[in-house]
Amino acid sequence: MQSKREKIISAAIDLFAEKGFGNTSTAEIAAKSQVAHGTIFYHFKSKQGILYEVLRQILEKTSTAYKEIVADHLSGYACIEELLHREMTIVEQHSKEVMVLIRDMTDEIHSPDSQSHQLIKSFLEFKIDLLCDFLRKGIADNSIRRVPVEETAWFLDAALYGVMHSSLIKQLSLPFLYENAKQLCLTAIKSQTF
Amino acid sequence: MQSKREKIISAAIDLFAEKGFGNTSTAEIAAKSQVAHGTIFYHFKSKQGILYEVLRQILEKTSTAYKEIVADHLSGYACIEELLHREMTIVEQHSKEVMVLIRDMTDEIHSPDSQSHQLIKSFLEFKIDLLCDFLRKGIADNSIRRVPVEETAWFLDAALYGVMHSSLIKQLSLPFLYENAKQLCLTAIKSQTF
Amino acid sequence: MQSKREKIISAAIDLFAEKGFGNTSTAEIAAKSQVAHGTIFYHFKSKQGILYEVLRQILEKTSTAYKEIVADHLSGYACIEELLHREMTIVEQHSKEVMVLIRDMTDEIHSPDSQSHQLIKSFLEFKIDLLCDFLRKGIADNSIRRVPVEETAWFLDAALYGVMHSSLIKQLSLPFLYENAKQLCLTAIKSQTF
Amino acid sequence: MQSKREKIISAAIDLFAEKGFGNTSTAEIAAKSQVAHGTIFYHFKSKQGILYEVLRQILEKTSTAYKEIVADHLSGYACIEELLHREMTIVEQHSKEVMVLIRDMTDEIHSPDSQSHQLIKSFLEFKIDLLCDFLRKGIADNSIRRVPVEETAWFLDAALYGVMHSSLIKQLSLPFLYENAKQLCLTAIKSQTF
DNA sequence: CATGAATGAGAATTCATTCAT
DNA sequence: TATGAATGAATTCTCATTCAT
Repeated sequence: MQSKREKIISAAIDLFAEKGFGNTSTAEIAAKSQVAHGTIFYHFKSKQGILYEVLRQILEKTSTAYKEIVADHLSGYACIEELLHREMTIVEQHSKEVMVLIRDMTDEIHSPDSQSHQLIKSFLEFKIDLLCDFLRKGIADNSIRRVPVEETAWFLDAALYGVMHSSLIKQLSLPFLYENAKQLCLTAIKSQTF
Repeated sequence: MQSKREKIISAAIDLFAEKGFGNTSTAEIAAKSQVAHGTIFYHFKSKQGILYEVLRQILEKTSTAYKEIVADHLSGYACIEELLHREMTIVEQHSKEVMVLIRDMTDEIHSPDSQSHQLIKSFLEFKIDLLCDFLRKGIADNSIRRVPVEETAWFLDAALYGVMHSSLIKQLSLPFLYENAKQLCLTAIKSQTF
Repeated sequence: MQSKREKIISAAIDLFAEKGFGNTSTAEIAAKSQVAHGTIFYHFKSKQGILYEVLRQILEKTSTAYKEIVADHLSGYACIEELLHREMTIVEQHSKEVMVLIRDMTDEIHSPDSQSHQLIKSFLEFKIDLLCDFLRKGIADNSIRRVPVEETAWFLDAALYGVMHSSLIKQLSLPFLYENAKQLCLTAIKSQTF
Repeated sequence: MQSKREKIISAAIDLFAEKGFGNTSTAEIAAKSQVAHGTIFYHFKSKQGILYEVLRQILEKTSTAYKEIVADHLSGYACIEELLHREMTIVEQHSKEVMVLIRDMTDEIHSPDSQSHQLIKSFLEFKIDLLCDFLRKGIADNSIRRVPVEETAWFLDAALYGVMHSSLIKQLSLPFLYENAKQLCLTAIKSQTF
């Protein structure tokens, strides 16, 4: 049985994903999770606090998935491939949470005093660092072209963010878009002589 | 001299770009544009109406820029290159309007009864069609690899949306990111034998 | 005809005097002044803002009354007598506003970031300064005993605050208490040889 | 070791004195006294019940101190002097409790159905009666001027309430103000021929 | 004795929109 | 064409109190 706290989070994920954080009221969350309105504020100190928890959970899952990539026996290229694959898996398994992230990241990033700001910033730094590592590894082992490392890391993140956005927001089938996007990204960085 | 209507639009662009549509009040727009609060509703039938006008203007400018591409003497690849170049130019010249588009498109797309919904949908269809045309042209003239056309069109749109998002939202220098992104996208689709 | 703003202030004075600031809701003020709830926040930026305006008005009236004392032809003792007389007049004519001041000064003084804090502090300094001046004048012209000036100024303020408190809070007739209090205060400072 | 009940009272005294009854929540009291929130309502039937207990304790201590004045060998004037002295001692030793009394008496007195209403009213009657007795005694033994007894009793209570208020609220040193206030009060009532 | 999750009735405040002038 | 006072529904959040354990 789900605790009331968990029911609140579930309801919030559904509503935030569907309507966006700003267009969802705490009263709606309470109604959907079948708890009294006040109960929300017993478990979370504010509406933002719920969003924080949702983002924290999905970013943690994603971080963990990325960290499990064992780079040792893989080429840099294969590492990137694996990372993109894991990203897609997360998006498929947690599409609603990812939707929330994509819809509301923008506002959160923009207010540096928001609770979630640091959370997202840290995750992003971690991901960019990881991509840079993999790119450098690939350049060293000749599986990746001599691309400008940092700019390309940003591109990979951004391009796939864009694809997720398209897929989730415009309700296009994700695997449809993502698989091709992955191939194009990989093509863009693959070493010719490899 | 700017008319009051134009002053309202200017102020709205600034505020929507900075804080997002949902976090901007009509009272703030009135204050910033130095008109009375009521005046806004004389010129626009609702707050959404202002957003509609902002989006309409920027999307029209963009459409026009795309339509001016004279494909006749160019390879498909060069057409794509030109389109990406024009996109970057628009973003640089109208960064605030683009910011508004990026921040608030998501919500607008999601409510099919919103005024702006059809506007954005039409633009997107036009852009995707154009990209498809260019891609097919490129495949025909052997300047572009045999990529799946529609998926790749979506990818190009999405990837560059992502890059713009990164640049504008995370306040990274756009040319820094965009130029590299353009090259990577072009590399991804370029014919090998060309 | 009273403007809505004035009706709000009138209602607020009645309610704050009767139940205290903290025990009065803005909804009650709206109901009593027969305006929509939102109207309050059109005219005042917050509930505290109403209190500020009420206090500002009564403190201004009191300051003005004090400033009109023409000390030139009066002994120091007579100046004090006149000040106490004017204080009583204000309290009689504006008993509700004074009640508000007395009930809620405590909280306002205690939060230095409250709007009213500075207002009250300034008034108090002005009053204490004036009392000190009159006391010194009286000591110089031998109409007042050689009392410690500052302490006595504080005492006069505090004692009459206490009397007003008793009268207003405990609903005892003010003239009944005040006239005697004035005489006792004057006796306490009067020069014996005068 | 303090019982939980006592810890709650201690915490409440601190918080009520610092922020006032109305601005203190039961949750804060629970946190400060390190008991569970619910425990408060095991020991007290309501939030008002805590205030009642705080007031009861300080008023009982004060009553006791007053009752210990052995009037037999003292002049009426000396009795008043002794009472004022004992009052000051209480205020010095229990400044927080007195602060609570001063901050919150007003509200309690005003709601006749509040638990504390009768408590305070009784104490006040007792104190006024005692002052009247002493004043009459002093008039009889010629140590006190022929002042109107009841009005003067009210004045003595009110004046010293005012001084305590000044001292505690405005954070002026109490002995500084009180000693002078006592002398002025005594001067005001002292018989000239004594 | 003691707990702490849960409640729901309000609280202050915001805000797009209307309308008489 | 423009104004700004007025509105009232909606929103987030607080908090004393209850109750099952």
